[in-house]
Amino acid sequence: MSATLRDVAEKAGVSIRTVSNVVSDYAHVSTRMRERVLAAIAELDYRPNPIARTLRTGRTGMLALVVPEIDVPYFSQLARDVIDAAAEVGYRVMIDQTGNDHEREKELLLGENRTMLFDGILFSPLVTRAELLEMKRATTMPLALLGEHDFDGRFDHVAIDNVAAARDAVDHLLASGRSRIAAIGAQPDEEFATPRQRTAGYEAALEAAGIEVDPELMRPSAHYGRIDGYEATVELLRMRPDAIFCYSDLLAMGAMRAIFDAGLRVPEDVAVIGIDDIEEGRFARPSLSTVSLDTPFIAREAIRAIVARIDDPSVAPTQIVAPHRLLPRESTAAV
Amino acid sequence: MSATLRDVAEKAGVSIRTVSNVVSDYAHVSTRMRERVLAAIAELDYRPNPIARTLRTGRTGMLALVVPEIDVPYFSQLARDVIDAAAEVGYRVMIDQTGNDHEREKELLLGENRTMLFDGILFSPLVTRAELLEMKRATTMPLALLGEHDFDGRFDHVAIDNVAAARDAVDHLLASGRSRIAAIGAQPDEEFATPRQRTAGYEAALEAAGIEVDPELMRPSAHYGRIDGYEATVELLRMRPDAIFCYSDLLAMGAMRAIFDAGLRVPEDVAVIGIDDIEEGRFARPSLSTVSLDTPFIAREAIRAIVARIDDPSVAPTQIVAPHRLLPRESTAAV
DNA sequence: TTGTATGCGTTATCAT
DNA sequence: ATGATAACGCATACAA
Repeated sequence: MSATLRDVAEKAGVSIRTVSNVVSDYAHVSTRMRERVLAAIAELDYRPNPIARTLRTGRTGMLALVVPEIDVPYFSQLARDVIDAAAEVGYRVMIDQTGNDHEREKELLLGENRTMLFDGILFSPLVTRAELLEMKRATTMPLALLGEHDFDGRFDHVAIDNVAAARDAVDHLLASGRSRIAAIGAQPDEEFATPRQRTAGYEAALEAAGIEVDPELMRPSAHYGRIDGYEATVELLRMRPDAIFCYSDLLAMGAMRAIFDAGLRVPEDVAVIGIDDIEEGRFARPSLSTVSLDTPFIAREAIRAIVARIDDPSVAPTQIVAPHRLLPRESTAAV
Repeated sequence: MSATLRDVAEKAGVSIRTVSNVVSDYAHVSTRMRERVLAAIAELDYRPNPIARTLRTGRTGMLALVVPEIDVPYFSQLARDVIDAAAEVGYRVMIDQTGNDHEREKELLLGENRTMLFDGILFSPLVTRAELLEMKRATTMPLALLGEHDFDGRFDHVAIDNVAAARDAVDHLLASGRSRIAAIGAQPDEEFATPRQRTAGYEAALEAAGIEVDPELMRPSAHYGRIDGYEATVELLRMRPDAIFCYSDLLAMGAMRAIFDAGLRVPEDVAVIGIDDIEEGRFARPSLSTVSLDTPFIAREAIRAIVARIDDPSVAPTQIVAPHRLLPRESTAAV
């Protein structure tokens, strides 16, 4: 085993208390003592044991980040930003994947393996509102939501304005001359906030332009991967859309490939726009128009909120709207 | 605070020892006792405190996964597989990013914040061999390398055969009729195993085909992102290659975009092949030929090795070669 | 089969 | 400014 406080104390001929003071740079330590202790620490290669410290203080210095799938580009980018933002304030991050498994998601939050290992949880899930309330009841652990949900007032929460983001995307398609605008990503279950809000933005944009919403042009998709976008687009092309609004960039990447495979061109025959702004879209051919979500901002604010709550559980929950920005690129160029 | 063993013991009118036995399903507990204890546990909503347990047992149930950048698709996919493989044997995974910062990488492994928080470390870094040895000296923590290094014999290690993988890629380009084959990704520093091995495979393939290696066709690249592939390709096109072998799929994605921007076609004018098999390449246009690395296999074997070492630190290090497989797709089709 | 008591390494309280 | 010592919650050696 490695050296302990006691070992250092013996070696330096001081009390364990003094060593502890030095280690956690307590203010009132005489220079002579400090030097003696530091020498002993160096000699024994002493490292504080974070587990023991945690047992005593109740703080682990760790946060959990729960995402559906870490290898979805949006989430891996978010994770990167969260890990960086956390590191800046002295926290480390554990990542849990729910694998889009609803039960697993709930169990992760409510089950026993979650207990006390973390100082707080950052949740970026696809849960329903009802489930959120159940969680709130069941856990006293600091919990922040990041991503896209209805604001509730009971949680620290960083989200984008999904209705506006979707509307910006569709307005852009309209402005570039398209009118038969399809959508991929709606979900039958109204309880999921993100798709519902994006659908609302889509419909609002069409209605404002005096275009009737055609349910045939709206393809539901429970999962937001490339293959889902591909398959939905294959179906959709029979309806002869001149543009497709995808609820994620990954859906859009699949949609573009499906359009090419059908012998059509982007943007000449069908324009495509997504949401997320993953780097992949910038290098795609054509480059993918999208709505950029400020993940560093989201990460930073979420960390700020959760740390504030850890330090003082009684603070009022904050609800932050993260900025988004339309990024027109080649895939929606006017023809 | 939540309930402790002692609370449960009092409530059930038994000793703390008995409760502990029940919780960790010790064999010899009478049914009557167990029921009484279980009832008390349920009533108090008792959850074992993993921190206290850890202080006692020395096991945290956590592994650290160290990668350069979690949002690089190859690493996020690897992380996904590692998290899943770890979950299957009861471990959770913390992710640390070194951000390609060499100093940070070393500090993560050797610095004090690493201490005793994990039962083991999975390292997928771009470190040099000399640094690995230093690490070995400095840490007693179970450590497994995954990815691409020279086997050393001192470490548990799962790697692909990089020389063969690179050679398979270049052989494929040769077989499809290309002869001016460029390479992107070599690094000046010979200490880094992955680029060195891939360069060796590239050169071996050319030599076997009786083609002289032209240093002008080899573009070094320290970083393996899309933008790096793009920039390298812009330079490279002046040399009129008819194929480019990229040391990563991300480099290849950037290369393809640069070729299009130069008004050339893939694969007609320039064929492109990468290594990694990220999903992005399957949906790209043209789809990206690549060498697939079996990340689930890598993850599974790495977890197996590290768990074995945690359970018995004296076991001999295992060195596993993970399979790779050439995946010819559109970007290298014969013309 | 169950109870008692000790220690894991730290922080923090109470002295001095 | 520093020393002695009591927790933190659990697992386990030792007793019964």
